[in-house]
Amino acid sequence: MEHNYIADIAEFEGKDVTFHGWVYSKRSSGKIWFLMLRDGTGMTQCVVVKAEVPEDVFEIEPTLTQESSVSVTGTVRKDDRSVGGYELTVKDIIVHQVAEEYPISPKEHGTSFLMDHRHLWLRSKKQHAILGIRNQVIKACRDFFEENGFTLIDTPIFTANACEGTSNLFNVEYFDRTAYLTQSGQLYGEAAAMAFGKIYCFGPTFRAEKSKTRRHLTEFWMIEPEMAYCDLDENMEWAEQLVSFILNRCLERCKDQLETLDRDISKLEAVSLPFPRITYDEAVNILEKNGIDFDYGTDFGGADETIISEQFESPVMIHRWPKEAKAFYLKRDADNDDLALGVDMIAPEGYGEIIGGGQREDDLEILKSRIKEHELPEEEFKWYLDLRRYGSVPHSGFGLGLERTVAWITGIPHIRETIPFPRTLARLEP
RNA sequence: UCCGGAGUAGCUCAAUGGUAGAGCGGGUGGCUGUUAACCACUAGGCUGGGGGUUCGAGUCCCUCCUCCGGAGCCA
Repeated sequence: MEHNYIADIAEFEGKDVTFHGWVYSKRSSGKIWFLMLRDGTGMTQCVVVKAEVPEDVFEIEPTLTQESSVSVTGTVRKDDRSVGGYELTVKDIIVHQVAEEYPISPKEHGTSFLMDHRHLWLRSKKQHAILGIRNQVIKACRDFFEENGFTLIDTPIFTANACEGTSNLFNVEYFDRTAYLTQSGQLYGEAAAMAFGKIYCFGPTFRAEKSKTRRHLTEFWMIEPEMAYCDLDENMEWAEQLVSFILNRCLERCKDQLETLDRDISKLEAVSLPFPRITYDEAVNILEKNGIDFDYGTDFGGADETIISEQFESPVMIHRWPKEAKAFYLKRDADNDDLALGVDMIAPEGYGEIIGGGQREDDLEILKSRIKEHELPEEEFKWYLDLRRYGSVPHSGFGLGLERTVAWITGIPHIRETIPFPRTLARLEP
């Protein structure tokens, strides 16, 4: 089968071409009808004129339904009346299948209905644009790490231990014992960093949190770099470089998609390096200045993050957190043992936390006592503690939430549209 | 788990306690430049389930279910 794509339509001006696709919509007007053809790479209008095609081709119109699969042959012509500037004067149409009545009409639908039809909703313009941007964000991450000497290390999905407590874990039967679905590749990433220096992992992670908000999924993807001989400040540099790289890539390569989504690009273009860095204490001050009665020592809520992010045009990094608010494996600040060397990056415009990370505790005895304090089973962290026995070094890393990053760049309010098939508290299908 | 909101035609929504309606989508017909086309006609309903109040319930009360938004937790 010959393959030509609508995305390349300009190359075919004046020539005959066949596009294989689906009927997005059609309009009929007696002696002429129009077919909007979608082929996955783009859309173009096909014009069928009664006087210019065989009778049987013209007569196809009433039999076609939305999303019927067709191959359309015709001559590509420049025409300002057509969306995209080009259109196809039809010579022949081959119908592969006449679609049954398509549930998604061009008019409005509720999200619940659309999510029930997610397998079809993917064909819609906006969803197509969002997932196209997701693809570019992933590619940007891989390119960034590749260009900077990082090695991709795949970490396991089945794990025996929890890195941040067991309450949020999905457990699965694993022969005669229980395994958990990973909630982070970090601990394995630390092991790999000691082997390769700079690594990253990229994969799905699972959290059994009963969260019902626009920022949560039970299955989401994380990009987690881990660097040996790296302190908190360098860690923050890597984080801002990565996010800046991703953003610029999207601004360069996803103009069409951002336009389809009506994204206000000026807000994205306003982002500049270096990103602001504030301590946890400074963030609390911002909240208090804005009249929030904040409970010192706790993590920020969604509304708090929005207020903090509104103070800046670029993503803001909050570092040096009260130790109670952060995980056991974070190193403490040498100047204040009550502070953990963690960092969160908050996206602008209220999109919330997109990065969490920090410098890891590299001392064996301190780490052992932390595991004890947190009442975690030391036996399961035996291999992790080995990393502090055999050539321990200062090291840091972070996790970038892919879906939240895509939500911010696309300007989509709900994270569930940034992944092809979202898994939430109430949704396991389709 | 808690707090709010919503379940009516395929979809999005109307309907003082008094005959269940519109737009879109579907069907039929018309139209040679339409862009969510337009015009005419047409089919389509166990008002989420169960119980109650009432002469009479989509509407009021109780209960269950489902979904949406938020909180907590987090990326």
